[in-house]
Amino acid sequence: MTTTTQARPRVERFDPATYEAKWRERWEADQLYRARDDDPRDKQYLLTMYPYPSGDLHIGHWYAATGPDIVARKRRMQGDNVMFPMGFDSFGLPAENAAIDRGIHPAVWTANNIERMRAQFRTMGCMFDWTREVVTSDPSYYHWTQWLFAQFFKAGLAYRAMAPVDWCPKDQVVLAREQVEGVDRHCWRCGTPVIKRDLEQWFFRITKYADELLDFSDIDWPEPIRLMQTNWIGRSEGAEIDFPVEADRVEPIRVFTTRPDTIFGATFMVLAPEHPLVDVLTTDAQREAVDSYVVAARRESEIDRMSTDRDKTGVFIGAYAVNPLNNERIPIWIADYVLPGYGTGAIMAVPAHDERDFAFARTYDLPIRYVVVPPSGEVPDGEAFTAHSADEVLTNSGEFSGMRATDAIGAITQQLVDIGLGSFAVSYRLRDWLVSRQRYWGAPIPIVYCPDHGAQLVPDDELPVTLPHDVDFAPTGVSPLQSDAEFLAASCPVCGGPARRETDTMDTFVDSSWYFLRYCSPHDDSQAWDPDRVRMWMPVDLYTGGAEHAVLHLMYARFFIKALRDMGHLSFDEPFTALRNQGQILGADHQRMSKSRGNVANPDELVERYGADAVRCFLMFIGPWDQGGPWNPTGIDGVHRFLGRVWSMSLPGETDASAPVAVERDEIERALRRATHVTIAEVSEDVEAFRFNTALAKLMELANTITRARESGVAGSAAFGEAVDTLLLLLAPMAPHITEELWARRGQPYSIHQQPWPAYDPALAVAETIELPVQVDGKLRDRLVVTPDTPAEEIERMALESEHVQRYLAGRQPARVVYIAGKLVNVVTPR
RNA sequence: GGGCGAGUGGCGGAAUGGCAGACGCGCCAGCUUUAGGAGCUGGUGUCGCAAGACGUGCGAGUUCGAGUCUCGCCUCGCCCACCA
Repeated sequence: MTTTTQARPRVERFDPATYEAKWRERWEADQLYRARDDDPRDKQYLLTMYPYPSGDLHIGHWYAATGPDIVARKRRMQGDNVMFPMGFDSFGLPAENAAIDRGIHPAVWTANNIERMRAQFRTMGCMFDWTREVVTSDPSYYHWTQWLFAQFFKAGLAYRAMAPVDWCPKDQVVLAREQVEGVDRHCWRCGTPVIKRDLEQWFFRITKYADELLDFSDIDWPEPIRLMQTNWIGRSEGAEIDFPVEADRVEPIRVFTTRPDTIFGATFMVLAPEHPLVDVLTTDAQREAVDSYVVAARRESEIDRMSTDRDKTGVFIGAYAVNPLNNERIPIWIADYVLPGYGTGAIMAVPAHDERDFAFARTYDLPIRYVVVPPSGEVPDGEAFTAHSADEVLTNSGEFSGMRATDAIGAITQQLVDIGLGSFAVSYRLRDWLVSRQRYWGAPIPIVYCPDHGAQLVPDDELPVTLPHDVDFAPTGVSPLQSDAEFLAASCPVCGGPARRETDTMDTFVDSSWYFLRYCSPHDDSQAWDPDRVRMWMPVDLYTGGAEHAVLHLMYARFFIKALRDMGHLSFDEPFTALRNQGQILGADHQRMSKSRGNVANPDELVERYGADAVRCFLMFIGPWDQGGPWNPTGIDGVHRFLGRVWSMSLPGETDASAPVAVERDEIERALRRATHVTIAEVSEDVEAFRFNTALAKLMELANTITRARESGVAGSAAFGEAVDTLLLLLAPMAPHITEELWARRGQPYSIHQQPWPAYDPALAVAETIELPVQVDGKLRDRLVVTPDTPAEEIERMALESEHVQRYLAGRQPARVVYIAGKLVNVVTPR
């Protein structure tokens, strides 16, 4: 068989299957990405949020991990000692549900999933240091989660309290406030509306750190996350004021208000139905009405209680309080719009200046009195307003009338302080963190209850309190551990007598509040972390993950670090110096990916067809990393073709299409070198800024330039070699396999990932000529090609001589000529 | 109801106040291939034969010049939601 002469000798087509797995095995065997504790170079701790081992790695995991992997790889090439670990957040409900639904033990289900996901993770070609892997459900890990609980307990930061808790009737579990979502207050996991239950629960005292958690001055975090945490903490400054009541031997009602300046406008008081004084103060005549209202309020679902658009309801309890500043007698009501958990659970109602109080007053025909004059100067009649500006002036307010409202806040509060009936106060929306879970698959809380000595910590040398293997997983509303007699039996550390073991386990967010510390010394069996290693690696230099953790994990982790610092265990203030959030990859239907919707995209098929590099690059190319978007794989052919071009231009074998004369050749090489260095600068900047899409676009441009140069016959030149080598080095973090393969084939030393990041030479990036747009009245009319050092007068002269410009000037003199050096010329016509 | 963010070709998207649509997808034409696929080259905002005109959700404004800044609307997304 003969063939006609081909224009280009065939080079081997690129086939990722032939080299991707090979290089991953080599890197692993060489421990190329292992972070060394004894490395003297600058450390960089890069971290991406560890996944829950649900069983399958989907496209979102690839998207989330590839971004930070690129940055980690680049910083590594820049000479830093980079740690980029991975692990599994392996306690939690789905494992237990699997046990209930399918009879698989949570430990088995979890271990199988981890094994599968670990294998899937490896196909991504990320530079994870697997020698540091952390699995939170492993006793070697939760041993130290329990030890941390003990530290918090000893420091007075863990306490037990009876509390009305949010309860998911489907999952049969207590939920933290952060796990209740939406207007209908549903369970974050299964969507079932929650109900209230009273239970004895363990709490972490996060509110102690409310103020410090509001301070983000030393960390580089996205503005939206800082805002969400700030709003969640919800700091309000105001006053607590005591309103004496008309009853013997009853303490005054203490209210919290942010508007003490409006106290002369208080025409009634409202207590939360749960307020302890309700029972004491209610008169016999009102007793029946009050009791039935209280019962109804307590039985009411949160949906009704929290809804803002429903009509206000309440009941007069028959008692009266006294306004401490004007001695007015004002009626006391109860209403469910006053919440027991915020402030003092009681308010002074100022219907003229608070919309809610106004609505209530209208419903029950209570008096409305205006005491703050708005900037307009007109006191409205019968209509509420709440505006609060520096222009407002008080009226109907005794000695404070005429004072500016902003000044009156301080003055009135001070007066109340002086007479012993008030104080400056701050209130927070933030509540303490409820960590108890009535579940099996979590870290057991290391507490035993002694009839004589109460709640006692399990001594450190008896940790870990391990989960028993054989238990009954039927969802009964109590922890499966409660039916395990052997687990329950304990002895009191104080008296040695029989004691009952705590059967609640910890919220999995406790596990994830310190896993980044464990990565520093994951195999240390004698302590939670090695202080020297933590001193070396922490804090995390760059943390990446989903913005959905804004008020959950990301706030708890900050709290943990601050608390442990105050206990003397750590010497820094914040766990994560810089934070970046990736966007979410949605299903093709623009909905959040979930198994129940059946819109989960699995990358395996694409990886098999195009290789891991193409999938990585495509994910980074579809748009800004922090934006995400619906999944649509149709564009992957573009990056696949790009990688194919990189492949063929990097290998010898193709002949020059045409040989330019020497002068042109020189020019082409200079242009190629210029393009190379411009690309170095741009890609370096883009990667640090997480703009992987534009970084890739610029690499594609360089590849296109190289292709054109080759067709011009400069393939053998030094400039050409430099351009190709640079392209491979800049691309290596995004496409680690193909670049390694080509680097080797080009005879360069192993490994491309150990080469220094290309150095940018600004002198080589300077353009010889520039093209200046010429506008007339801001509209493009012509272009000038000039050298960068052409004087301004010369450029203006050339612009005015342009026939296109002349046409629009139509013989007139220009009103002015704007020349922005190196940018453009704008000829302004007379008006 | 409050807060934050976003609206740019058929699609994903690019653009320190300075050439709108980089880079890709798709589409069209050509080359190559027994064919299909893959690959390669060129074209591709809209209207128009063309010259040209018009174009970044809508309406004003600032400016020599606005996708970008200001004000007012509309739409979508996320977070919070009776927090006194």
